Formats: sequence, C-alpha cells, structure tokens
Amino acid sequence: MSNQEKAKVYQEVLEQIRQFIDENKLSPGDRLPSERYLSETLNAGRSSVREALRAIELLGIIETKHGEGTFLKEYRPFNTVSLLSTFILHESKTKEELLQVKMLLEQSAARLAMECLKEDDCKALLEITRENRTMNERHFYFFYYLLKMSGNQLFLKIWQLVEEFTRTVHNIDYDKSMYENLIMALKNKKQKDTEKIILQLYKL
Amino acid sequence: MSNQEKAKVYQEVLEQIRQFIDENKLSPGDRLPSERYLSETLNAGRSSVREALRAIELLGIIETKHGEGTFLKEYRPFNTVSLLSTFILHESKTKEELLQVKMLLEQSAARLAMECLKEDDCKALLEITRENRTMNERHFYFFYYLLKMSGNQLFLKIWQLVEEFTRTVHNIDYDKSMYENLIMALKNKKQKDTEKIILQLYKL
DNA sequence: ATTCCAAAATGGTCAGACCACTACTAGACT
DNA sequence: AGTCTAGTAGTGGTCTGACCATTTTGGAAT
Repeated sequence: MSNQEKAKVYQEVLEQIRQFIDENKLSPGDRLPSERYLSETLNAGRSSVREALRAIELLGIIETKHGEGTFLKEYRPFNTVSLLSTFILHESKTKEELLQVKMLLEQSAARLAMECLKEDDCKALLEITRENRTMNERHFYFFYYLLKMSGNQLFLKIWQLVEEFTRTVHNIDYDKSMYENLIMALKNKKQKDTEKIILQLYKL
Repeated sequence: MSNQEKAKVYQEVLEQIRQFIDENKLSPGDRLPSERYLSETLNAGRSSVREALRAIELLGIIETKHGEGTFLKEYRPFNTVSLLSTFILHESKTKEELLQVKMLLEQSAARLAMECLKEDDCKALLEITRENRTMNERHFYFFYYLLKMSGNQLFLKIWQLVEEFTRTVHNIDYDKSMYENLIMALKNKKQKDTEKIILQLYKL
C-alpha cells in the first residue's frame, strides 16, 4: 500500500536519533542518551538501538567511548569513504556520474566566488596553486578556498562529500597549468571562461 | 601499540564479510551466508554479525530480504549521500544557504539539460507548466523532468534531497510566468538567460 | 581537603527465545 | 500422473537477560 513498506526498527530508531540531535541542537562533542535509555524511551530492544548506532558510527557521524557514552562527532567524510572503497566494485556509470556532479558543483562554486572575489583572494589562490602538493590536494584546497570564501557552508559540505567520494573511485589528473588561467578568468569575471576551464580540468 | 587499538567485533566481522565477497568473487545479486552461519564460522554473536550487516545495508552495499537472505547489491552512492544529507541538512544552517544551494543546483540542471534538450522535451515541459498544480509541485516536476532527462541519477538525488528539505523549511512563491521564458531560453541555448531567469524565480 | 575504593552507569558481547516471511517438500486429492 | 495444499525448515527481525570491561561518581577513611 504505502511506499513506506514496513520500516525496520533500527531505521526508525535512526530517524528518532536524528530528530533528537536536531531538536536538542546537539553539536559535535555533545553526548547522546545511553543505549539503555534510548531502548526504553523508543520502545525498542537494545540490540535494535545498537544496530542503528553502529550504522551511523560506521558513517562517521558518531563516536562511542567504552564506559563513557556515545558522542556526536564532527563529520569527516574520510571514514565513510575509505570504508566504501573496499567494497565498491568499480562501476563505470557511477564514476561518470560522480565526476559530472563534482564538475557541476565546481562550476557553480566558481560562479559564486566570482561575485565576492577580492585581490587578496587571488593572491591566496595563486599561492595554493604554487604550493608543492599532489594534484588532488591542490585541487581540493583551491576549491575549498573558493567555497569557504563564498560563505555557503552547506554548499561546502555537499561539495566535500562528493569530492571525497570521487577520490575513492578514481584519481583524477588535473592539469596544473589550468589553475592560473582559472584565476585570471575569475578575476575578470568571465563566467563562460571559468566554466570552460573547469570542464577541461576533467577532460583528460 | 598498534594503530588498531582493539577493533570491535562488528568491525572484524565487516572485514571478514568483505574478504568473503572478494574471495568468492560475489557479484551484485549473489547471496551472502546467513547470519547464523556467519555467527558460527566467525566466532561472533549473531547480534555482532547483525550490527555489521545493518551498517553496510544502510550504506546500500547489501540488501536483505526477510525469509530469503542477504544479497549483494549494485552499489550506488545515492543511499549514502542521501543518508548523510539528512544529517548534514538538518544541522544546517540558514534558510538563505539552503535556498542558494537549491538555486545553484537548478542552474546547473538547466545547463546540463540544455545539451540534450529535444523538441519533445520542450513540449513536455510546457505541458508541466500548464497543468493545474500548486506552485511548489509545478516547480518540482519541472526540474524533476529536466534532471531525469539529463540522466545523472546522483545529481537528481542530491537536488531532490535539497528540494524536499527546502519545502519543510519554507514555501517559496515561484513566479509562474517565468517558466515559459525559461523553456524558450533553454531551447535557444541561452545559458546566461536561463541562469538569470532561475535567479529571478527566487527573487520574490 | 585529599585519597582511595566500591558502586553505578555505560558500552561490548553473547545466547536464547520467539515472531514473520519465504521456499520447498511430502502427502493428499483429483 | 499431475496438481494442490499444508506442513516444515531456513532465513531475517526483534526482544530480553545476562555478563564483561571501562569510566565516572560519590562516599568513606585518612
């Protein structure tokens, strides 16, 4: 009948936990209720509660400390992603979609950044491109700076997520020389150019 | 001593399962051993085995069918992304950020769609704008069509998540008359125009 | 006030019981 | 023989209770 099917208990618990975090405005480092308490208040067995907790622990959203409790964690995609990489059978379609989304996000990031780019920012960006890093790191810090500058934290998180995912699936060869062109295009507010350059970054 | 600390049982089980998949060269659709069997052969309680299975089920790596068994699934990042999004989105942020991300995604969607828009698609879109729906629904179906057409499921999923969440936070008044302009701009491949129009949709 | 140890609280793990669902099979019926 | 059906075995889904290991807490002894 409903598209809900019947949710498993652990999934409902998951949702409840999420809501709890939301309603109580928990921040990273804050403690969650104990497993036994959750079990009682949510009318679920402790094992079901644990299934939910283990799942989001694996995602890197929470952290448990024996004898202390369960704590909200500052989310870092790395955990998830390194785990996934051990499972993923390299599906080409998935890879393509990931790369395309990443590129689209970065084009948007550039568009956004163009509006508030200052002279100092250009210098900082130039600095980043010249630092001695791997291609992946350089690329990461470049766009990380752009997004940080734009001030939209949500967008930043989404991009980070996709970025991390992409890394597990594939190492991209970004063309180093493109970045300086990109900075120029940004400075001169040539939107079309920035988009083309970013597209080319992926065209190898 | 070791960087391993003491791995929890469920994490070891996880590793064993991964190895099992690897060694037996399981493909999507293949069945994994039953929980009870794993429990015995891995010297772990069934609950620990379940914690491991639930975790990777949530990630979308496996799928369980009541009464049948546990099956390997073709992994797509959607589940993971959407799962993480529910945490990331709720922890966020300001309404402005949310709307901005939504708008940026839709601008990208338009850019993407422009490349493969056909005459029939224009008709379909026109149809959508003329159907008698609420503003939110019209907007939703319009971009849903665009994204579906573009064929990137991951992007579709990300947009859907943001779109859905936006609704819970705020009802937007989209200007109905804009959509026909938007279709024209798409058809004529005027990227700048499409972006402007989408921006205006949010400028009320 | 300080120190120290027992108790409480918490997560980690296991075993067993029972339910719900699915697939299979032996037996009854035609 | 073929078909239908009811029972059964195997599987995931869930709960409960027990016990261990670790950390915190609070009170007693100094």
